[in-house]
Amino acid sequence: MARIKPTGNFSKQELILAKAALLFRKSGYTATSMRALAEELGIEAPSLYNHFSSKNEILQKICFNTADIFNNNINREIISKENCSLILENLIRFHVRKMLKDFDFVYVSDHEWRHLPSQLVTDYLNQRKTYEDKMVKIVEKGIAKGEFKKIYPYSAVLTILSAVRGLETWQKRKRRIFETDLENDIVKHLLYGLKK
Amino acid sequence: MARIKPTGNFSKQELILAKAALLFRKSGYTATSMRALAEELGIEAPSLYNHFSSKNEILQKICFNTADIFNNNINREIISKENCSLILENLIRFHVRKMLKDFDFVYVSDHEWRHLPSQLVTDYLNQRKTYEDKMVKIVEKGIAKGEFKKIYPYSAVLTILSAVRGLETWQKRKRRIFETDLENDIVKHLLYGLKK
DNA sequence: CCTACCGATCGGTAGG
DNA sequence: CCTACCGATCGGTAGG
Repeated sequence: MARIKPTGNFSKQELILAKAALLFRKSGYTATSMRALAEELGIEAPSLYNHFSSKNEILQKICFNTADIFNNNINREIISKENCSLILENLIRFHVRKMLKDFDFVYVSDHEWRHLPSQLVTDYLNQRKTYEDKMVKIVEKGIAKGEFKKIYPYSAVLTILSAVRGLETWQKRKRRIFETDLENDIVKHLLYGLKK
Repeated sequence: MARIKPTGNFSKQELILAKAALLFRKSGYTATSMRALAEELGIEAPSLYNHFSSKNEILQKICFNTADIFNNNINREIISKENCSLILENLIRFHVRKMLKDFDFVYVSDHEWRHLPSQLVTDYLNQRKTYEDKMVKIVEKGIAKGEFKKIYPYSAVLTILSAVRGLETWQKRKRRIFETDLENDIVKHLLYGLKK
């Protein structure tokens, strides 16, 4: 007989990951104790070890699951063979939406990777570098085809990634503007600039 | 007789703050112990309490000193009564330079304020909001005067602040491009856009 | 999933 | 600026 999951939609592991991401974002990985995480879930701390072998394994799942999502997306875009402007626009939109939708996971991935074991830090940073390099190639191609201004491609990638990743500083007050307006404005700003 | 400071240029307090900022950035506030900080400075942990009354006071100094520097700068710019484009350009350049020059302090201020006591968190976030509001007014004025495109002023401020604050993700590999080229490219990108 | 518990490490103090 | 030390809290285990 098929097991029915406790909440219908989320496994216990996913529930733990979501709550851990929230606490890690709010207090940081180190300052979040297994006891505090357990309390939020209504269980005792040692029970967590039935789902994860260590506190660090929870962090690893958060970081690498999130990285996978971004990596898969950019690979899909590259395969699409669209023109460079559209690919870049799609990437920006994906970043903005993902940040607004899964803020805790993206924030923790962006900042708490420092607490991964050093071997995994290397692995994680290599993945990010590969992602950046793919974006650099897209910008280079766009410049060569005359779609983009002449600019150091690396500068452009850095500005774009900084802008979309830095959205975290604002997320909590997001009610000052509709999310779709914000997304459109960011695309417009990064592609066409602010000056008239 | 005038006391000669140990290093000629930096007081012991400043030395401790610089090393603390470095460690807080690399490992986070919570994961940095007073013992580890003391060891880096070649003293024993209890000796730190001759210079600061608590670990948290060190964090407070880092966060509020850095905030003061940015606040003073934007106030100077507003008083200058320059046109909005130039003010915005100057603010962007200041952020980029400060981030590259005092990376540890800016990074810690941007992320570890979560560990301030709750009253100071409120104070700190209010200062940041005031800073944002000043920038929003500059953009609004620029739109009214026809210097800038029609855009939600708040979106533009958010994109700009995100872009310059997010530079932290990149700083350590800064050798891939000259700092002045990067600064100029960011200004160009944020003001004139990427599309040709 | 729980109770009971361990060794390690933490921020900070006493006293000089 | 040091030695000696404290109470609290941590991640994790044993055993059920």
